[in-house]
Amino acid sequence: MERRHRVSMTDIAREAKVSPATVSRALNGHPTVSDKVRRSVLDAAERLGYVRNLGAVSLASSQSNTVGLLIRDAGNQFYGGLASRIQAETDRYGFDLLITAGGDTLESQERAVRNLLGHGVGGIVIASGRVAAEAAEYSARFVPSLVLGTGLELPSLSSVRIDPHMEAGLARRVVDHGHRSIAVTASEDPLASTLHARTANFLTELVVAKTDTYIVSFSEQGGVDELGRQVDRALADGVTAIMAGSDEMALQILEYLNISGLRCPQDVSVTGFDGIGAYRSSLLGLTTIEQPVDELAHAAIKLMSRHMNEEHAQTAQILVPGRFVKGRTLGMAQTSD
Amino acid sequence: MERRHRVSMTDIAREAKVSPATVSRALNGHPTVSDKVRRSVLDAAERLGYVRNLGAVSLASSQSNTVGLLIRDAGNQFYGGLASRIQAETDRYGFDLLITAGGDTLESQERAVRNLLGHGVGGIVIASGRVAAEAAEYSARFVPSLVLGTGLELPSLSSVRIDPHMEAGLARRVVDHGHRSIAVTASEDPLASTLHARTANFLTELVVAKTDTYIVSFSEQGGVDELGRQVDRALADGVTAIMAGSDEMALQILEYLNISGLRCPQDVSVTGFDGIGAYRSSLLGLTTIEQPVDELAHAAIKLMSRHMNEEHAQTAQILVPGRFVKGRTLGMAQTSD
DNA sequence: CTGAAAGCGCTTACAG
DNA sequence: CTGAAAGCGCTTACAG
Repeated sequence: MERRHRVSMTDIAREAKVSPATVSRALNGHPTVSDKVRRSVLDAAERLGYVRNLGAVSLASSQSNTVGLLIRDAGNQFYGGLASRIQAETDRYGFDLLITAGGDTLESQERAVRNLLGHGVGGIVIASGRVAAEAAEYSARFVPSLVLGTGLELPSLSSVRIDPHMEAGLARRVVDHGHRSIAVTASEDPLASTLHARTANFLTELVVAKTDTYIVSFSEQGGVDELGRQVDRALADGVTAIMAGSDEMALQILEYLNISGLRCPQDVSVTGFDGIGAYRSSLLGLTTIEQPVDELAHAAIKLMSRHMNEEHAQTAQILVPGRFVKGRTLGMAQTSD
Repeated sequence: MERRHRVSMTDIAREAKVSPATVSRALNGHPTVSDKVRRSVLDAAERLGYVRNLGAVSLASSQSNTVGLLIRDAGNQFYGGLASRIQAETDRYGFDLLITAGGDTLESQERAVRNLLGHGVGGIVIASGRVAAEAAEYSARFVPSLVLGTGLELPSLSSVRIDPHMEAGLARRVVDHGHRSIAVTASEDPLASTLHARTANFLTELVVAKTDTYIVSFSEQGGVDELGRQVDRALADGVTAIMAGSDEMALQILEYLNISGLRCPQDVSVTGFDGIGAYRSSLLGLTTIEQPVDELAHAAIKLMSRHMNEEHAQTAQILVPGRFVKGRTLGMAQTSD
């Protein structure tokens, strides 16, 4: 248990009676090393409890086998789940993965990118609903970078996300249930690019369908009271369905309705987005879209692998379909007229 | 957007017309640098888009300002939330944070530790319900290490977790509701040390209270069918309450009861554990214990800071109280006799 | 207050 | 197949 002098390649070289260069080659599986030597080097490394200094490796080789993942908040089910799947994919590809949380401001995001870069990552995946475009572009100045699961549109960067047709399709379903006055949530945070894109996609479809639209704006600070006021006002104006930008928001709305004695979907329909974890529970019965987390992670790392290996890989915008989750919170509009 | 030659301290030195040594000192806020020189160095660094190579830093200084966090799975609300709070705390302390996911096997966990170590972290926080003690001890051989939010007991390592009295207290409440035949979930995964400890704590209290106890064993693979069989058997044997090791398990049980037409708590009571995120929703109404995520993260980083700064800081076992969440899934036992 | 030099742990042409 | 040597980007006594 006592903390020893960190063992280096030199120690192994001494132990195995070869040169440091040979140790390096043996450890890296270089083919020109004789089996006998390789064996004894590996033995010595094991015996001494050797841990490779990755910083020194990337310093000396000026290339890196590790990819960095920038997420805003692992506490968010969607991004947490994404991180978890990304880890599985990088494992498959033999990459090391370093994760860091980006925070909510441009400054803290650039700090996070610098942190990753400073640890010598060879590529960065940015998975955060609230990225400043500047942070992504900053990252791209140094290593192949890719934006994942986000509404952010940057023609110069590769991106992987759910097909926006899913959002349009959800809106169409709401319309098809007879709703003609529909509220959409909107975030007040200017950095919440994913939510903004979602809101815009919902609205576009609703406007095309010639329905009345209504905005319920969400502020992080507002709390339940502010949310309640907004919902009340919307209902008073005749809204019969609310499309939330995320399951989390949808759940907050459902809780408020419940407290107020309003029934869902009889009095008002509610839809969510993400369809992950507990929000998927049949007990909640939320009508929502399930994000294709596995496919998103898979496509992202596949693409990243290409970017890291080919000098001038084409940037690509990949769209992955999601899945509609029926639930019980979307019902037919009551024809009160 | 084009990827340039990575700028180094030498480049800054040339630009600012000073020596690399001075650049280093200026960047590190060394007091012996004249204001004028410092200014021009900082300017040059900014202008050139300098990113410090942290690997080289820790290589040269053989000390590190970054702490590593090993979590099993960011997709798990509890650990995801913990990661998110840990980030906030390390930010406060001025540490950099590197996160990596450990996986489920001893081998992948040691790999994760080596990855962190290889990137030169100065300390490691292990937050995973399924740690092999060996992985934690391996980590402790190299840097100050600390186990967080876990049932794992290692006298040689510092640890921070929820006070086990919370588990006992929950069991006592169930008993106080008149239940005399109570099932407890148990995981079949030998590495699930947190769940095992929880199960043991529940059982101890139940046995002390002289109730009949019953085990519902949970396997990752079993699926709903297997779970249903187990629950049915327990109920047939007269069980009137089920204490789940986590909210996630509790929710699965509730879903099964719902499908089977059984009411909770009228037919059977169910309790959870963790009380995080969507599981806390009043719509679910789960009776559970809320883990003190903020306090856990705070205590962990405070302790880690001490371990990293003082040569021989005392190892400590810190217990943080949680909070009982009343919910609606725990009711009085029906006196059918 | 500043610089020249050695060294941290590695890799990689270059010889042999 | 193996070794000696230079160098990656930094820090830090040691001189001045």
